[in-house]
Amino acid sequence: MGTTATQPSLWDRSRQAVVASIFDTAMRLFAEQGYEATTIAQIAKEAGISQRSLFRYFGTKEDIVCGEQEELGELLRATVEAQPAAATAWEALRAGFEVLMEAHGEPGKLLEITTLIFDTPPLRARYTQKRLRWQELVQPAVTARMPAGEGPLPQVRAAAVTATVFACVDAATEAWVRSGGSADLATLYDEALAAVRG
Amino acid sequence: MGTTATQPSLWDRSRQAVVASIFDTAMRLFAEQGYEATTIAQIAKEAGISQRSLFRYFGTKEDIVCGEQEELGELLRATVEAQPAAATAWEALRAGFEVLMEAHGEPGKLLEITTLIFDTPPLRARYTQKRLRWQELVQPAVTARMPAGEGPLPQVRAAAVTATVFACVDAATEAWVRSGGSADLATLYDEALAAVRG
DNA sequence: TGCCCGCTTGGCAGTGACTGCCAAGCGGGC
DNA sequence: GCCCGCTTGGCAGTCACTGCCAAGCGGGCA
Repeated sequence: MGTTATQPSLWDRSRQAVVASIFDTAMRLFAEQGYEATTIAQIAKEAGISQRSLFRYFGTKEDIVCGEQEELGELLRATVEAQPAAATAWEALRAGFEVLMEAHGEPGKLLEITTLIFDTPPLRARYTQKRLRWQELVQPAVTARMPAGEGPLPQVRAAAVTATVFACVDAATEAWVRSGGSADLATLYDEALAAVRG
Repeated sequence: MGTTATQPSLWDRSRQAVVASIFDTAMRLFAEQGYEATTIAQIAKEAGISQRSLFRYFGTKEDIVCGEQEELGELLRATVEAQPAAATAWEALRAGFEVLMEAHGEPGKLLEITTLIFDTPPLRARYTQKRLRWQELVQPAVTARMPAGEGPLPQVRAAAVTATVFACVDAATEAWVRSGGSADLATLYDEALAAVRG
Protein backbone atom coordinates (compact mmCIF):
# COMPACT_ATOMS: atom_id res chain seq x y z
CA MET A 1 0.00 0.00 0.00
CA GLY A 2 2.78 2.43 0.93
CA THR A 3 5.19 4.15 -1.40
CA THR A 4 8.02 1.80 -0.44
CA ALA A 5 8.40 -0.77 -3.19
CA THR A 6 7.81 -4.02 -1.37
CA GLN A 7 9.53 -6.47 -3.68
CA PRO A 8 7.17 -8.95 -5.31
CA SER A 9 6.63 -12.02 -3.21
CA LEU A 10 6.31 -15.44 -4.77
CA TRP A 11 2.59 -15.16 -4.24
CA ASP A 12 2.43 -11.84 -6.06
CA ARG A 13 4.23 -13.25 -9.04
CA SER A 14 1.98 -16.23 -9.45
CA ARG A 15 -0.94 -13.89 -9.30
CA GLN A 16 0.65 -11.70 -11.94
CA ALA A 17 1.08 -14.76 -14.13
CA VAL A 18 -2.60 -15.59 -13.92
CA VAL A 19 -3.54 -11.99 -14.63
CA ALA A 20 -1.26 -11.92 -17.67
CA SER A 21 -2.67 -15.19 -18.94
CA ILE A 22 -6.25 -13.95 -18.70
CA PHE A 23 -5.29 -10.66 -20.27
CA ASP A 24 -3.54 -12.28 -23.24
CA THR A 25 -6.41 -14.67 -23.86
CA ALA A 26 -8.92 -11.85 -23.71
CA MET A 27 -6.97 -9.57 -26.03
CA ARG A 28 -6.63 -12.35 -28.57
CA LEU A 29 -10.35 -13.04 -28.51
CA PHE A 30 -11.21 -9.35 -28.66
CA ALA A 31 -9.02 -9.02 -31.74
CA GLU A 32 -10.57 -12.07 -33.37
CA GLN A 33 -14.25 -11.46 -32.64
CA GLY A 34 -14.56 -7.95 -31.29
CA TYR A 35 -15.04 -6.84 -27.70
CA GLU A 36 -18.79 -7.12 -27.39
CA ALA A 37 -19.07 -10.44 -29.16
CA THR A 38 -16.65 -12.03 -26.69
CA THR A 39 -18.25 -13.34 -23.51
CA ILE A 40 -16.71 -13.70 -20.12
CA ALA A 41 -17.59 -17.39 -20.21
CA GLN A 42 -15.49 -17.83 -23.32
CA ILE A 43 -12.50 -15.98 -21.93
CA ALA A 44 -12.65 -18.01 -18.75
CA LYS A 45 -12.86 -21.30 -20.58
CA GLU A 46 -9.98 -20.54 -22.93
CA ALA A 47 -7.85 -19.25 -20.09
CA GLY A 48 -8.55 -22.45 -18.15
CA ILE A 49 -10.11 -20.77 -15.16
CA SER A 50 -13.59 -20.58 -13.68
CA GLN A 51 -15.79 -17.63 -14.45
CA ARG A 52 -16.05 -16.96 -10.74
CA SER A 53 -12.29 -16.68 -10.34
CA LEU A 54 -11.94 -14.46 -13.37
CA PHE A 55 -14.15 -11.95 -11.65
CA ARG A 56 -11.89 -12.09 -8.64
CA TYR A 57 -8.96 -10.92 -10.72
CA PHE A 58 -10.85 -8.39 -12.82
CA GLY A 59 -13.88 -6.84 -11.26
CA THR A 60 -15.48 -6.13 -14.62
CA LYS A 61 -15.04 -7.09 -18.25
CA GLU A 62 -13.88 -3.56 -18.97
CA ASP A 63 -11.17 -3.81 -16.36
CA ILE A 64 -9.47 -6.59 -18.29
CA VAL A 65 -8.50 -3.87 -20.74
CA CYS A 66 -8.48 -0.75 -18.58
CA GLY A 67 -7.24 -2.32 -15.39
CA GLU A 68 -3.64 -1.29 -15.14
CA GLN A 69 -4.60 2.36 -15.02
CA GLU A 70 -5.19 1.97 -11.34
CA GLU A 71 -1.54 1.69 -10.33
CA LEU A 72 -0.38 4.20 -12.93
CA GLY A 73 -2.46 6.90 -11.32
CA GLU A 74 -0.36 6.72 -8.21
CA LEU A 75 2.81 7.01 -10.27
CA LEU A 76 1.41 10.08 -12.00
CA ARG A 77 0.52 11.76 -8.75
CA ALA A 78 3.91 11.05 -7.20
CA THR A 79 5.77 12.32 -10.24
CA VAL A 80 3.82 15.55 -10.46
CA GLU A 81 4.28 16.23 -6.78
CA ALA A 82 8.00 15.51 -7.02
CA GLN A 83 8.58 18.26 -9.59
CA PRO A 84 10.65 21.25 -8.41
CA ALA A 85 8.68 24.05 -6.81
CA ALA A 86 9.78 26.42 -9.57
CA ALA A 87 7.97 24.37 -12.21
CA THR A 88 4.60 25.67 -13.38
CA ALA A 89 1.51 23.49 -13.26
CA TRP A 90 1.84 22.92 -17.01
CA GLU A 91 5.44 21.79 -16.72
CA ALA A 92 4.76 19.53 -13.77
CA LEU A 93 1.87 17.80 -15.53
CA ARG A 94 3.89 17.38 -18.69
CA ALA A 95 6.68 15.75 -16.71
CA GLY A 96 4.15 13.41 -15.19
CA PHE A 97 2.92 12.25 -18.53
CA GLU A 98 6.42 11.75 -19.82
CA VAL A 99 7.10 9.35 -16.99
CA LEU A 100 3.84 7.54 -17.70
CA MET A 101 4.70 7.07 -21.34
CA GLU A 102 7.94 5.40 -20.37
CA ALA A 103 6.28 3.26 -17.72
CA HIS A 104 4.49 1.13 -20.28
CA GLY A 105 6.27 -1.99 -21.43
CA GLU A 106 6.32 -2.58 -25.16
CA PRO A 107 4.92 0.31 -27.19
CA GLY A 108 3.33 -2.22 -29.55
CA LYS A 109 1.15 -3.63 -26.81
CA LEU A 110 0.24 -0.14 -25.63
CA LEU A 111 -0.89 0.76 -29.12
CA GLU A 112 -3.01 -2.37 -29.30
CA ILE A 113 -4.73 -1.64 -26.02
CA THR A 114 -5.23 2.03 -26.75
CA THR A 115 -6.64 1.36 -30.19
CA LEU A 116 -9.11 -1.08 -28.75
CA ILE A 117 -10.18 1.42 -26.13
CA PHE A 118 -10.64 4.26 -28.59
CA ASP A 119 -12.58 2.06 -30.98
CA THR A 120 -14.97 0.65 -28.36
CA PRO A 121 -17.35 3.21 -26.85
CA PRO A 122 -18.03 1.48 -23.53
CA LEU A 123 -14.31 0.93 -23.05
CA ARG A 124 -13.60 4.54 -23.81
CA ALA A 125 -16.24 5.61 -21.33
CA ARG A 126 -14.61 3.49 -18.65
CA TYR A 127 -11.20 4.78 -19.59
CA THR A 128 -12.38 8.36 -19.30
CA GLN A 129 -13.92 7.59 -15.94
CA LYS A 130 -10.58 6.34 -14.65
CA ARG A 131 -8.76 9.34 -16.02
CA LEU A 132 -11.18 11.48 -14.08
CA ARG A 133 -9.84 9.72 -11.01
CA TRP A 134 -6.33 10.71 -12.09
CA GLN A 135 -7.44 14.31 -12.30
CA GLU A 136 -8.62 14.20 -8.72
CA LEU A 137 -5.31 12.67 -7.68
CA VAL A 138 -3.14 15.41 -9.17
CA GLN A 139 -5.50 18.22 -8.33
CA PRO A 140 -3.81 19.17 -5.02
CA ALA A 141 -0.38 19.37 -6.60
CA VAL A 142 -1.75 21.51 -9.41
CA THR A 143 -3.59 23.83 -7.07
CA ALA A 144 -0.39 24.38 -5.13
CA ARG A 145 1.32 25.58 -8.31
CA MET A 146 -1.34 28.02 -9.41
CA PRO A 147 -0.76 31.75 -9.04
CA ALA A 148 -2.57 32.78 -5.87
CA GLY A 149 -6.18 33.58 -6.68
CA GLU A 150 -8.53 36.12 -5.22
CA GLY A 151 -11.88 34.48 -4.51
CA PRO A 152 -13.09 30.89 -4.18
CA LEU A 153 -12.01 30.55 -7.79
CA PRO A 154 -8.55 28.97 -7.59
CA GLN A 155 -10.34 25.62 -7.37
CA VAL A 156 -11.96 26.17 -10.74
CA ARG A 157 -8.75 27.46 -12.25
CA ALA A 158 -6.77 24.45 -11.13
CA ALA A 159 -9.48 22.08 -12.29
CA ALA A 160 -9.57 23.80 -15.66
CA VAL A 161 -5.82 23.57 -16.15
CA THR A 162 -5.81 19.90 -15.16
CA ALA A 163 -8.75 19.05 -17.35
CA THR A 164 -7.18 20.90 -20.26
CA VAL A 165 -3.95 18.96 -20.02
CA PHE A 166 -5.90 15.71 -19.97
CA ALA A 167 -7.96 16.90 -22.91
CA CYS A 168 -4.80 17.58 -24.89
CA VAL A 169 -3.39 14.20 -23.97
CA ASP A 170 -6.62 12.73 -25.20
CA ALA A 171 -6.53 14.61 -28.49
CA ALA A 172 -2.90 13.62 -28.99
CA THR A 173 -3.61 10.00 -28.13
CA GLU A 174 -6.50 9.86 -30.54
CA ALA A 175 -4.34 11.26 -33.34
CA TRP A 176 -1.62 8.78 -32.42
CA VAL A 177 -4.03 5.87 -32.61
CA ARG A 178 -5.47 7.08 -35.90
CA SER A 179 -1.94 7.29 -37.32
CA GLY A 180 -1.47 3.65 -36.42
CA GLY A 181 1.23 4.55 -33.93
CA SER A 182 3.55 6.11 -36.50
CA ALA A 183 3.31 9.64 -35.12
CA ASP A 184 5.17 10.71 -32.00
CA LEU A 185 2.90 11.09 -29.03
CA ALA A 186 4.97 13.74 -27.24
CA THR A 187 5.15 15.86 -30.38
CA LEU A 188 1.41 15.60 -30.88
CA TYR A 189 0.84 16.64 -27.29
CA ASP A 190 3.06 19.69 -27.63
CA GLU A 191 1.26 20.62 -30.80
CA ALA A 192 -2.11 20.25 -29.09
CA LEU A 193 -1.11 22.37 -26.11
CA ALA A 194 0.41 25.01 -28.37
CA ALA A 195 -2.89 25.29 -30.23
CA VAL A 196 -4.64 25.91 -26.94
CA ARG A 197 -2.22 28.26 -25.25
CA GLY A 198 -0.81 30.01 -28.32
CA MET B 1 -34.99 14.95 -39.15
CA GLY B 2 -34.29 18.15 -41.08
CA THR B 3 -33.50 21.55 -39.63
CA THR B 4 -37.00 22.82 -40.36
CA ALA B 5 -38.99 22.73 -37.14
CA THR B 6 -41.86 20.39 -38.01
CA GLN B 7 -44.45 21.43 -35.46
CA PRO B 8 -45.24 18.73 -32.90
CA SER B 9 -48.03 16.46 -34.06
CA LEU B 10 -50.63 15.16 -31.65
CA TRP B 11 -48.78 11.88 -31.67
CA ASP B 12 -45.50 13.54 -30.75
CA ARG B 13 -47.07 15.27 -27.81
CA SER B 14 -48.60 12.15 -26.34
CA ARG B 15 -45.24 10.52 -26.66
CA GLN B 16 -43.63 13.47 -24.91
CA ALA B 17 -46.14 13.13 -22.11
CA VAL B 18 -45.21 9.50 -21.57
CA VAL B 19 -41.52 10.34 -21.65
CA ALA B 20 -42.02 13.09 -19.09
CA SER B 21 -44.04 10.81 -16.85
CA ILE B 22 -41.36 8.13 -16.87
CA PHE B 23 -38.67 10.72 -16.34
CA ASP B 24 -40.41 12.31 -13.36
CA THR B 25 -41.08 8.97 -11.74
CA ALA B 26 -37.49 7.91 -12.21
CA MET B 27 -36.02 11.13 -10.85
CA ARG B 28 -38.21 10.90 -7.79
CA LEU B 29 -37.11 7.34 -7.11
CA PHE B 30 -33.46 8.16 -7.76
CA ALA B 31 -33.69 10.98 -5.25
CA GLU B 32 -35.38 8.74 -2.68
CA GLN B 33 -33.28 5.60 -2.98
CA GLY B 34 -30.30 6.45 -5.13
CA TYR B 35 -29.66 5.61 -8.74
CA GLU B 36 -28.23 2.13 -8.42
CA ALA B 37 -30.73 0.93 -5.85
CA THR B 38 -33.63 1.79 -8.16
CA THR B 39 -34.54 -0.94 -10.62
CA ILE B 40 -36.12 -0.59 -14.02
CA ALA B 41 -38.93 -2.85 -12.85
CA GLN B 42 -39.76 -0.43 -10.07
CA ILE B 43 -39.75 2.62 -12.33
CA ALA B 44 -41.97 0.85 -14.84
CA LYS B 45 -44.45 -0.24 -12.21
CA GLU B 46 -44.73 3.17 -10.58
CA ALA B 47 -45.03 4.86 -13.95
CA GLY B 48 -47.81 2.45 -14.89
CA ILE B 49 -46.10 1.05 -17.95
CA SER B 50 -44.58 -2.27 -18.87
CA GLN B 51 -40.87 -2.79 -18.58
CA ARG B 52 -40.76 -3.64 -22.26
CA SER B 53 -42.30 -0.34 -23.26
CA LEU B 54 -40.04 1.62 -20.98
CA PHE B 55 -37.10 0.31 -22.94
CA ARG B 56 -38.74 1.50 -26.11
CA TYR B 57 -38.73 5.06 -24.84
CA PHE B 58 -35.32 4.97 -23.18
CA GLY B 59 -32.80 2.57 -24.63
CA THR B 60 -30.93 2.29 -21.35
CA LYS B 61 -31.39 3.17 -17.72
CA GLU B 62 -28.72 5.81 -18.08
CA ASP B 63 -30.61 7.44 -20.94
CA ILE B 64 -33.50 8.25 -18.65
CA VAL B 65 -31.17 10.84 -17.14
CA CYS B 66 -28.80 11.60 -20.00
CA GLY B 67 -31.26 11.21 -22.85
CA GLU B 68 -32.05 14.73 -23.91
CA GLN B 69 -28.43 15.38 -24.80
CA GLU B 70 -29.07 13.77 -28.14
CA GLU B 71 -31.17 16.59 -29.59
CA LEU B 72 -29.11 19.30 -27.92
CA GLY B 73 -26.03 18.17 -29.82
CA GLU B 74 -27.64 19.16 -33.07
CA LEU B 75 -28.52 22.57 -31.66
CA LEU B 76 -24.93 23.06 -30.55
CA ARG B 77 -23.55 22.15 -33.95
CA ALA B 78 -25.98 24.42 -35.77
CA THR B 79 -25.25 27.35 -33.47
CA VAL B 80 -21.49 27.04 -33.78
CA GLU B 81 -21.68 26.79 -37.55
CA ALA B 82 -24.00 29.80 -37.70
CA GLN B 83 -21.45 32.11 -36.04
CA PRO B 84 -19.98 34.84 -38.25
CA ALA B 85 -16.87 33.90 -40.17
CA ALA B 86 -14.87 36.50 -38.31
CA ALA B 87 -15.42 34.75 -34.99
CA THR B 88 -12.56 32.64 -33.66
CA ALA B 89 -13.05 29.02 -32.76
CA TRP B 90 -13.12 30.01 -29.08
CA GLU B 91 -15.81 32.60 -29.63
CA ALA B 92 -17.92 30.33 -31.78
CA LEU B 93 -17.84 27.55 -29.21
CA ARG B 94 -18.64 29.93 -26.41
CA ALA B 95 -21.65 31.20 -28.31
CA GLY B 96 -22.78 27.62 -28.79
CA PHE B 97 -22.72 26.91 -25.10
CA GLU B 98 -24.54 30.10 -24.29
CA VAL B 99 -27.41 28.98 -26.49
CA LEU B 100 -27.37 25.56 -24.85
CA MET B 101 -27.60 27.05 -21.39
CA GLU B 102 -30.72 28.93 -22.39
CA ALA B 103 -32.24 25.93 -24.13
CA HIS B 104 -32.87 24.14 -20.85
CA GLY B 105 -36.22 24.72 -19.22
CA GLU B 106 -36.17 25.44 -15.52
CA PRO B 107 -32.68 25.92 -14.09
CA GLY B 108 -33.78 24.05 -10.97
CA LYS B 109 -34.45 20.88 -12.89
CA LEU B 110 -31.18 21.23 -14.74
CA LEU B 111 -29.32 21.48 -11.47
CA GLU B 112 -31.03 18.39 -10.18
CA ILE B 113 -30.13 16.36 -13.25
CA THR B 114 -26.57 17.64 -13.40
CA THR B 115 -25.97 16.99 -9.73
CA LEU B 116 -27.20 13.45 -10.10
CA ILE B 117 -24.93 12.89 -13.08
CA PHE B 118 -21.85 14.29 -11.38
CA ASP B 119 -22.51 12.27 -8.24
CA THR B 120 -23.06 8.95 -10.02
CA PRO B 121 -19.95 7.56 -11.75
CA PRO B 122 -21.68 5.41 -14.37
CA LEU B 123 -23.94 8.30 -15.27
CA ARG B 124 -21.00 10.62 -15.57
CA ALA B 125 -19.25 8.13 -17.81
CA ARG B 126 -22.27 7.99 -20.07
CA TYR B 127 -22.56 11.75 -20.02
CA THR B 128 -18.94 12.14 -21.04
CA GLN B 129 -19.43 9.63 -23.79
CA LYS B 130 -22.26 11.69 -25.24
CA ARG B 131 -20.27 14.87 -24.95
CA LEU B 132 -17.59 13.16 -26.99
CA ARG B 133 -20.22 12.83 -29.67
CA TRP B 134 -20.79 16.57 -29.42
CA GLN B 135 -17.11 17.15 -29.96
CA GLU B 136 -17.24 15.17 -33.18
CA LEU B 137 -20.25 17.16 -34.29
CA VAL B 138 -18.63 20.57 -33.89
CA GLN B 139 -15.20 19.47 -35.06
CA PRO B 140 -15.68 20.50 -38.72
CA ALA B 141 -16.83 23.98 -37.78
CA VAL B 142 -13.89 24.36 -35.42
CA THR B 143 -11.38 23.13 -37.97
CA ALA B 144 -12.67 25.67 -40.44
CA ARG B 145 -11.92 28.46 -37.98
CA MET B 146 -8.39 27.41 -37.13
CA PRO B 147 -5.43 29.37 -38.51
CA ALA B 148 -4.20 27.41 -41.51
CA GLY B 149 -1.72 24.79 -40.36
CA GLU B 150 1.38 23.42 -42.01
CA GLY B 151 1.36 19.63 -41.74
CA PRO B 152 -1.27 17.00 -40.98
CA LEU B 153 -1.53 18.72 -37.65
CA PRO B 154 -4.54 21.05 -37.99
CA GLN B 155 -6.68 18.04 -37.07
CA VAL B 156 -4.92 17.70 -33.74
CA ARG B 157 -5.02 21.42 -33.13
CA ALA B 158 -8.74 21.62 -33.76
CA ALA B 159 -9.38 18.56 -31.62
CA ALA B 160 -7.30 20.06 -28.82
CA VAL B 161 -9.17 23.35 -28.88
CA THR B 162 -12.52 21.61 -28.90
CA ALA B 163 -11.57 19.23 -26.13
CA THR B 164 -10.22 22.10 -24.06
CA VAL B 165 -13.45 24.06 -24.32
CA PHE B 166 -15.39 21.01 -23.24
CA ALA B 167 -12.94 20.44 -20.40
CA CYS B 168 -13.49 23.98 -19.18
CA VAL B 169 -17.24 23.59 -19.42
CA ASP B 170 -16.86 20.47 -17.37
CA ALA B 171 -14.74 22.15 -14.73
CA ALA B 172 -17.19 25.04 -14.56
CA THR B 173 -20.17 22.72 -14.35
CA GLU B 174 -18.59 20.73 -11.57
CA ALA B 175 -17.92 23.89 -9.59
CA TRP B 176 -21.47 25.02 -10.27
CA VAL B 177 -22.86 21.75 -8.97
CA ARG B 178 -20.63 21.83 -5.91
CA SER B 179 -21.85 25.33 -5.15
CA GLY B 180 -25.39 24.03 -5.17
CA GLY B 181 -26.23 26.12 -8.20
CA SER B 182 -25.54 29.43 -6.50
CA ALA B 183 -22.56 30.37 -8.67
CA ASP B 184 -22.98 31.65 -12.21
CA LEU B 185 -22.06 29.07 -14.80
CA ALA B 186 -20.97 31.52 -17.49
CA THR B 187 -18.70 33.36 -15.05
CA LEU B 188 -17.15 30.12 -13.94
CA TYR B 189 -16.53 29.12 -17.53
CA ASP B 190 -14.83 32.42 -18.32
CA GLU B 191 -12.69 32.02 -15.24
CA ALA B 192 -11.73 28.51 -16.27
CA LEU B 193 -10.81 29.50 -19.79
CA ALA B 194 -8.84 32.48 -18.54
CA ALA B 195 -6.79 30.19 -16.33
CA VAL B 196 -5.96 28.08 -19.34
CA ARG B 197 -5.28 30.75 -21.94
CA GLY B 198 -3.91 33.47 -19.72
C1' DT C 1 -71.72 0.69 -39.39
C1' DG C 2 -68.44 -2.61 -39.88
C1' DC C 3 -63.92 -4.16 -41.48
C1' DC C 4 -59.02 -3.82 -42.08
C1' DC C 5 -54.36 -2.20 -41.47
C1' DG C 6 -50.63 -0.30 -39.10
C1' DC C 7 -48.66 0.87 -35.00
C1' DT C 8 -48.10 0.49 -30.13
C1' DT C 9 -48.15 -2.36 -26.18
C1' DG C 10 -47.32 -6.22 -22.98
C1' DG C 11 -45.73 -10.61 -21.66
C1' DC C 12 -42.40 -14.19 -22.02
C1' DA C 13 -38.31 -16.36 -22.46
C1' DG C 14 -33.52 -15.80 -23.10
C1' DT C 15 -28.62 -13.75 -22.70
C1' DG C 16 -24.83 -11.74 -20.48
C1' DA C 17 -22.47 -9.36 -16.72
C1' DC C 18 -21.94 -9.67 -12.10
C1' DT C 19 -22.64 -11.20 -6.79
C1' DG C 20 -23.19 -14.03 -2.45
C1' DC C 21 -22.81 -18.28 -0.54
C1' DC C 22 -20.91 -22.52 0.54
C1' DA C 23 -18.25 -26.58 -0.08
C1' DA C 24 -13.99 -28.61 -1.68
C1' DG C 25 -8.88 -28.43 -2.45
C1' DC C 26 -4.20 -27.10 -1.41
C1' DG C 27 -0.18 -25.36 0.91
C1' DG C 28 2.58 -24.38 4.89
C1' DG C 29 3.28 -24.54 9.99
C1' DC C 30 3.26 -27.43 13.86
C1' DG D 1 -0.08 -36.62 9.98
C1' DC D 2 -3.13 -32.81 11.25
C1' DC D 3 -4.97 -28.28 11.15
C1' DC D 4 -5.77 -23.56 9.41
C1' DG D 5 -6.12 -20.08 6.15
C1' DC D 6 -6.61 -18.83 1.63
C1' DT D 7 -7.90 -19.71 -3.01
C1' DT D 8 -10.95 -21.91 -6.13
C1' DG D 9 -15.18 -23.60 -8.36
C1' DG D 10 -19.95 -24.29 -8.81
C1' DC D 11 -24.65 -22.81 -8.06
C1' DA D 12 -28.31 -19.97 -7.81
C1' DG D 13 -29.91 -15.42 -8.02
C1' DT D 14 -30.30 -10.36 -9.67
C1' DC D 15 -30.51 -6.89 -13.02
C1' DA D 16 -30.20 -4.58 -17.48
C1' DC D 17 -31.48 -5.44 -21.88
C1' DT D 18 -33.33 -7.99 -26.41
C1' DG D 19 -36.23 -10.69 -29.82
C1' DC D 20 -40.44 -12.61 -30.64
C1' DC D 21 -45.19 -12.95 -30.91
C1' DA D 22 -49.83 -12.14 -29.74
C1' DA D 23 -53.28 -8.87 -28.37
C1' DG D 24 -55.35 -4.11 -28.44
C1' DC D 25 -56.45 0.33 -30.35
C1' DG D 26 -57.37 3.98 -33.53
C1' DG D 27 -58.12 5.85 -37.99
C1' DG D 28 -59.30 5.22 -42.94
C1' DC D 29 -62.21 3.29 -46.17
C1' DA D 30 -66.01 0.90 -48.22
